Amino acid sequence: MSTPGPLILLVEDEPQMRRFLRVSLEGSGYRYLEAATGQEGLSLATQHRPDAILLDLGLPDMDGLDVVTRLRGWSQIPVIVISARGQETDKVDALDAGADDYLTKPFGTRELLARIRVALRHGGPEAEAEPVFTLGRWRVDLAKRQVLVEGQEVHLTPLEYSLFTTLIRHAGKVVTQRQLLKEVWGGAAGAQPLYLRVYMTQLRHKLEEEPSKPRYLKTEPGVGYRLYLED
Amino acid sequence: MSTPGPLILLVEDEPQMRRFLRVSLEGSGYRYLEAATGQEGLSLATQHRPDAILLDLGLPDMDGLDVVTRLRGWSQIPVIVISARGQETDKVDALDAGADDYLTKPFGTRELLARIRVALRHGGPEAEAEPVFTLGRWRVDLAKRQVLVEGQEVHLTPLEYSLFTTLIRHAGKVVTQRQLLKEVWGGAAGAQPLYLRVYMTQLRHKLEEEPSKPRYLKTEPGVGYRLYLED
DNA sequence: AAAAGGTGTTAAGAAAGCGTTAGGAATGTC
DNA sequence: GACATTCCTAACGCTTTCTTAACACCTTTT
Repeated sequence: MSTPGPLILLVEDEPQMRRFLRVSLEGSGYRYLEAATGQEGLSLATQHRPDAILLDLGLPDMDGLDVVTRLRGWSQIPVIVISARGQETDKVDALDAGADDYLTKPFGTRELLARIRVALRHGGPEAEAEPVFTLGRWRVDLAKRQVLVEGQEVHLTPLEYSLFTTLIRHAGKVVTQRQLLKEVWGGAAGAQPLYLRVYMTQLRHKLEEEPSKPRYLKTEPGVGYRLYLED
Repeated sequence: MSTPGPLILLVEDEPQMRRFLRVSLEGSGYRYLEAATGQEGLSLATQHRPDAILLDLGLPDMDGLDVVTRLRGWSQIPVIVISARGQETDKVDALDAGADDYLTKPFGTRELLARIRVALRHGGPEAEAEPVFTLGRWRVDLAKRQVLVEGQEVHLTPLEYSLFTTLIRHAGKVVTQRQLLKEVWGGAAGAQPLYLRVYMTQLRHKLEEEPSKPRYLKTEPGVGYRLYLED
C-alpha cells in the first residue's frame, strides 16, 4: 500500500528515447503518460493534469516552443525540455517561453530524475493531495494519523489504528478475519481471531455512537468484518 | 527607472568569476550582493533576503551542499548552483539538497540570465513571507535560528533545534521515530530511539510549561512524536 | 428447548515502550 | 592544555499497549 506516484507526461516522438524514459520513470515509482506529437501532448496535459511534463523540442507536428507557450496559457505545470539542440539560443528561447529546465541530449538518468524531483518540489505543496477519509461523524486524516469524531480527536493505539485503516482501505467490502490478521498483525504466526473481537470492541467503543449496535463497524458472521458506507 | 531590479546574491570566491558575474548582472538591471565564503553568504541571505542566490560549490570555508541545506532550513529562496564539477553525482547531490538548478562552468552569460529569470518566476509572485513560526507562547525565527518563549530567548543545542524544527516542518502530523532519526541524525546507522526520548525530555523542559504534561510536544506511543497545533 | 459455534465484553497480568536522571565521552573554544 | 558545551549511553521506574483468559450473549441447528 502506497500513494500513487506523481504523474509524468512525456512528449517525445523517438521510440527509442520513449522506451528509455519509460523504464527510468516507472522504475522510480512515477505514473507515466506519453504522447508522440505536440497536439497529443497538449490534449493529454489538459485531460490528466500531470504533475510534470518532459518535452522534446523536435516534434513532427509543431514547434516545441509553441507547445510550451500554449501550455502556459492555462497552466503552471513544470516543464522540463529535453533536446538534442545544445545551442545557447535554444536554451534561452525555451526557458523564456516558460520552460522550467532544459536538458541537452545525451543526459544521465540520475540527473534527469533529480531535475524531475526539483520540478515536483516547485509544483509541490498542492500536488500532494492530502488523503482524508470522512464518513458520518468521522474524519480520518491519514497523513496526520489523526482520527476525529465530531471534531473531537480520539486517540487510537497502533493496533487499533492499523485495524481501522485496514478496514478503511477496503471500505464497503468484507475483509476476512484471515486477511485482517495478516495485514494488521503481520504474516507471522500467533495471531488469533480472538484479537479481532477484542480490538473491534475497543474500536466500537471509541468510534461508534452505540457500541453495541454498530452502524459502520459491522460484523459479517463466519466471514470477517466490514466498514459499512451507507448512511 | 522606478522599481529596483530583483536582488541577486552571489556566493563565490574566485575574484575573476565575481567580476564577470557582477558585470553581467548589473548590466541586466539586477541589484547585486556578493559573498566570498559560505558563512558570509548565509549571513547576507538572512539579512537581505535576496530574490535568488548564485552559489559556487567550491568555497574555502564550508561545503557548498551544507550552505544549501542550512538555507533550506528556513527559506525557499531559489538557488542556482554554479560549479566546475560536472559529474552527474555532484549535480544530483546538489539538486536533492535543495538547489533549484545546476550550471557547469564554463557557461554562457545568456543561459545563466535565462535560468535566473526562471528562478525569479518561481520565487516570484508570493512575496517571501517571514519565516517565523508561532504557537502559543512560542516564537521561532527560522532565519535567525532563534527560539523565544514568552519573549525570552531560549538556547537550544544544535540537535535540540534540529529536532524541534523537524517537528515544526511537519506541524500537526505524527512524525515516526524512524523519520525523526533519519532527518535529525542523518541517514547513517547508529541512531537509536533512545536519543529521541532524551532529547524530547530536554526540549520539553526548555519549552513546555509543564514538561511532564506536554501541551504541544506530544508522544504517539509506538509510533513517534507530533507537534500538536490545537489549543 | 438445549446444544453448539461463533461473537462481544471485561479485566488482569505480561510485555513493550517511554520519561527521567546522571555521568562519562566527544567535541569545540580560547 | 584547560574549560565549557554538547552528545551519547546506561539504569530505573512509570505508563501505555498488547495478550490472554473467563464468561456472557446471541443465532442457528437439532
